[in-house]
Amino acid sequence: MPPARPLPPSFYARPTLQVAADLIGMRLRHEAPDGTAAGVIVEVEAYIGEDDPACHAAAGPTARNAPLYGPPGLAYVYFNYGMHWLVNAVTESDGAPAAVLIRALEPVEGIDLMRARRASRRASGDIGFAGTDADLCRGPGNLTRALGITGTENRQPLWEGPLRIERPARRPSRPVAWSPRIGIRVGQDRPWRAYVVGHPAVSGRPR
DNA sequence: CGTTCGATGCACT
DNA sequence: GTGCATCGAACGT
Repeated sequence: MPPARPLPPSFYARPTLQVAADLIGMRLRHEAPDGTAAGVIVEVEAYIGEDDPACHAAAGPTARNAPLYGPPGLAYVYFNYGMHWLVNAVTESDGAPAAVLIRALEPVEGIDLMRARRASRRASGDIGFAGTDADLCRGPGNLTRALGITGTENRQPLWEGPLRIERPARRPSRPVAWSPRIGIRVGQDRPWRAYVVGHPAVSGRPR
C-alpha cells in the first residue's frame, strides 16, 4: 500500500467550495475495532453558513450543529431519518458554520468488511449484500454503514485518530461536475454538489 | 422503465 | 407534533 498523508487542519480552513472540490479524489479511512475500510471520495456537497437554508446552521447555533461553528478539520456526524449516520468535514473557521458532506466513495480497502457491514437479512433468511463493489459506499447513509462510522466519531479530528482523510500518493485527475444538492427541499438554487462524472459509485443515478 | 411510500429516532417548534 | 442533507422495497405503466 503506497504512503498516504492525512490532510492537515489548514486544508479545511479555506472557502468551503474550494475544500469540496479538493476533497474529490482524497481517501476516507476508518480504523474501527472490527477492522479497517477506506475509499476514494467521488461525491460531496457543501453546506455554507446561516444564509444557506439547507445548512444545519440556518436557524442559528443549537446543541446538534455546534461542531459546524467549531474549528475546521473536525468531523460532524449526525443521525438522520431515524436510521442513517451522515459524515461531514467542518470547514472555514471558528464562528463560520460550514461543512462538506461526504456522499459517495469508491471502495479501495476492506471491501469484504464493507460487504459484511452492508449485509442484511432477507425474508428467506439469506444473509449478504446483493450489490456490486461500487454500490457499497454509494450514498451518504450507505458509506457510513460500510465504514462503521457512527456518532462516536462526531467532533473527532480528521487528521489523526481512527477516522481520517488522506491524500493518496497517486490521485488521478478525473472530470468533476457541479449540480444542485440532493435530498433537500430548500436551497436548491445553489449548485454545491460536486461529483466525478460518470463514476458508478456516485449516488442519484440508476443502477 | 417510472413513482410512491414505509421504516425509524431525534432535534427542534 | 413535525420534518428531516436516506434507502430500498413495492407498486404502477
